[in-house]
Amino acid sequence: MSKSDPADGNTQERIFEAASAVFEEKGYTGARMQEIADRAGINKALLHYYFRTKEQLFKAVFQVMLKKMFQKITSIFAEEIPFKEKIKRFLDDHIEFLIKNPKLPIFLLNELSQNPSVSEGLKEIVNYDELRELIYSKHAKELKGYGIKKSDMPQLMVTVVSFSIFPFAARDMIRLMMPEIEDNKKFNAYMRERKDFASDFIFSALKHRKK
Amino acid sequence: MSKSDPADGNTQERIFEAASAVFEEKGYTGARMQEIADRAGINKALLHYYFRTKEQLFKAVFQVMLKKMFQKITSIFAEEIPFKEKIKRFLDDHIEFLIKNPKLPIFLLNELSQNPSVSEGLKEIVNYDELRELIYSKHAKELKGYGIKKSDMPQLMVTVVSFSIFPFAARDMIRLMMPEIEDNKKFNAYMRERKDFASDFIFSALKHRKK
DNA sequence: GTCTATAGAAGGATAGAC
DNA sequence: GTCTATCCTTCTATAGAC
Repeated sequence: MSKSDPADGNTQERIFEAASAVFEEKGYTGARMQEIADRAGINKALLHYYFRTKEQLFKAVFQVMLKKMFQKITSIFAEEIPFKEKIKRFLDDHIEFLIKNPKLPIFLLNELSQNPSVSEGLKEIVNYDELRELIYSKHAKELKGYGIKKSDMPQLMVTVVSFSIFPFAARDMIRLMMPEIEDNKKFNAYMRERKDFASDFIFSALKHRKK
Repeated sequence: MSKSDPADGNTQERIFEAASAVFEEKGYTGARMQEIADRAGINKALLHYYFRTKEQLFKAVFQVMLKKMFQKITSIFAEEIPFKEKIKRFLDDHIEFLIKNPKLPIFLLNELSQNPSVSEGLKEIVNYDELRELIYSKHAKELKGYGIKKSDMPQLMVTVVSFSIFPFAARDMIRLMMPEIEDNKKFNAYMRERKDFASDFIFSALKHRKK
């Protein structure tokens, strides 16, 4: 029993967790250091002791969130499995991940658009050039069969990730409009249904679209 | 010449325009009354004279933005043209609209998720139940041919709008990752290319997907 | 490392003159 | 209607005791 209680963790971790929750919920400008301190069960002064400023605390949190979001996306595409398997695995894994982190997409997208200083981290996390080449060269034959040229990759990649990310980013718009999937339980079922819907949709389109 | 100069408009209009720009750029919590006053060429006191509080000014602005965004979406689907034409017209009109208002999607989605008090307006602007029934009954035959049941409508509708909205909502993520479409000129060309890409993608998928 | 107390600045809102 | 001056609250950040 030499370790501290893992249920609450050490102070720095508790601050980090609290900050993650508050920033994700309120955004950078909406977040309050007082609320973070309260949730971490400490006082404001201690926040500044561990992370000198709000900005620094935010950057630390944001980097970790970016990693959480993108490592999942990119790691799958580096595996040695058929293209169709990759898409299916991506949709499955990513949608399950987002069901556990539903507010992450809108938070990341919004802060990226508002907080330019936070952008730097992304290129270190995702090497897009490498990723695109990896996908395109590993599945050159299949993609050519679909009539996908290298210059079409951005259209295809944005389309695929939009299937999982967009409904979460637009969660509240959807909630307000569609009574069928108002509550979270129904929405999660809708998203699980969407795994197959998206996979069928994508591959039917690829096989038969105009070229 | 009894009217005031339309170039700058009256004070209330100038405030409204300035507020729209600042809120759209910074979000509710990030926006500053001082900045709005500066852009409108007046002082803070006058803001409060016309719109009592920041909250009220924001609500007024937000309602108008919601309308701008959704009237375009919904009006097309009420027209008396074939289903395929509707999708094409929607993609064309909406993407052109978003090229002129690129920051609107992330702003609306973020505020809807953060500012619950602002949600009320949406149901008055978009009557989803009516819209879904309209689409489904007007094109029952065609949709049945595609194997789209009434319960599939949410999947289909979210998919269609994601083609236009998502790339704008994720604009900065895309900018940071994809050097091919880093600058706005290239991105706009990419989005115009996307009109046909999306249309082909959607109808190939509908015609051939598993049912 | 952790706390209390408070400095110092910024922001929303109002009073009152013109 | 419009302005200047100012109030009051909130927020980030720090000083200093323990």
